[in-house]
Amino acid sequence: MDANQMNSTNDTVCKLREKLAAAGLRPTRQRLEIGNLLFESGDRHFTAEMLHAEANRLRYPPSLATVYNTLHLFAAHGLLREIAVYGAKTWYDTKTGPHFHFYREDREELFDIPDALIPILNIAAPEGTMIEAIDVVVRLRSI
Amino acid sequence: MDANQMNSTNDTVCKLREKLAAAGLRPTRQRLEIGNLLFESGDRHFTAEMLHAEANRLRYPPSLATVYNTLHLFAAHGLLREIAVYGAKTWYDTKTGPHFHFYREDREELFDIPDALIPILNIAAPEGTMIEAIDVVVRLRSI
DNA sequence: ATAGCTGCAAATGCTTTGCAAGGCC
DNA sequence: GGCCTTGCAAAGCATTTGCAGCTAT
Repeated sequence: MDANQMNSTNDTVCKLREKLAAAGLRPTRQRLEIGNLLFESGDRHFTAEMLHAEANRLRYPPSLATVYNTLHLFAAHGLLREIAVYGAKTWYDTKTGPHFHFYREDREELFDIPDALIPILNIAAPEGTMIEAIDVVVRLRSI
Repeated sequence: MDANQMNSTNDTVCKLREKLAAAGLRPTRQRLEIGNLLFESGDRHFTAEMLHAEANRLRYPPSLATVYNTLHLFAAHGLLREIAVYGAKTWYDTKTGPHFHFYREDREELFDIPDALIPILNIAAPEGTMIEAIDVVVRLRSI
């Protein structure tokens, strides 16, 4: 294990390497570092800017272009999910399965709606189309 | 009726003037023209760019800045609804009540989901917050 | 060896803003 | 008259891209 992986367990790194391999992605230093940040703890919700800020604390931080690149790649290969919210920024979620989100506008926080609260959305796609995804964002404000 | 209102009925213009007045907005030439474009036919879904292109066919087209300005104003006063979709552009809808949307990615088209297809979303807001709005976008792709 | 990655900086695309001139009450 | 609006052009911000040099297989 080299210096770049000092703060992750061997186990975590191995799983991540498998994850990348399964997706057909080369295990570059930058992807491993970003992957470690993203997947070492539970579900995370973040923007490119937030991830880049976090990555800048690493010894050899990946560039902003690489952060965007990696996020797109991870999303395209099912390791992450993109979420459209009001405002300019794109959000990402490490939980990829179907679920909905709360967005707290005053704090700019995005978080999952617990499964228990989710009714089944049973919507039929129009002729000639199929449903790619269902995006539900419940916007909240403080009382 | 002056030259700026040639292609709208007197009736339509009067209603629009009332609408603006009710919202506390001055009935400027640009707002009346934009309002006519938006409300003369049924429900419409559009982006700022689309509206600006359409407005450019008028004799004295409002500037792009005014188009954005007016859209924000109308949205803030409940005459329009903003919709967040993937991609950089903000969409607007002349139907302001609660309803959901289909977004056809390959054609970049946004349209309403018929009310009949909509199940009730009965989601409780977390402590200390209230629900501002529920945004549902079902993304479609061609088969 | 070679196809794929990365970093930098410049470019892009949508949206916002500063400010001077014009319009509505 | 005085405040609100508009138009223009410049700025802003998140994101993308071109390209030369590096890296994984």
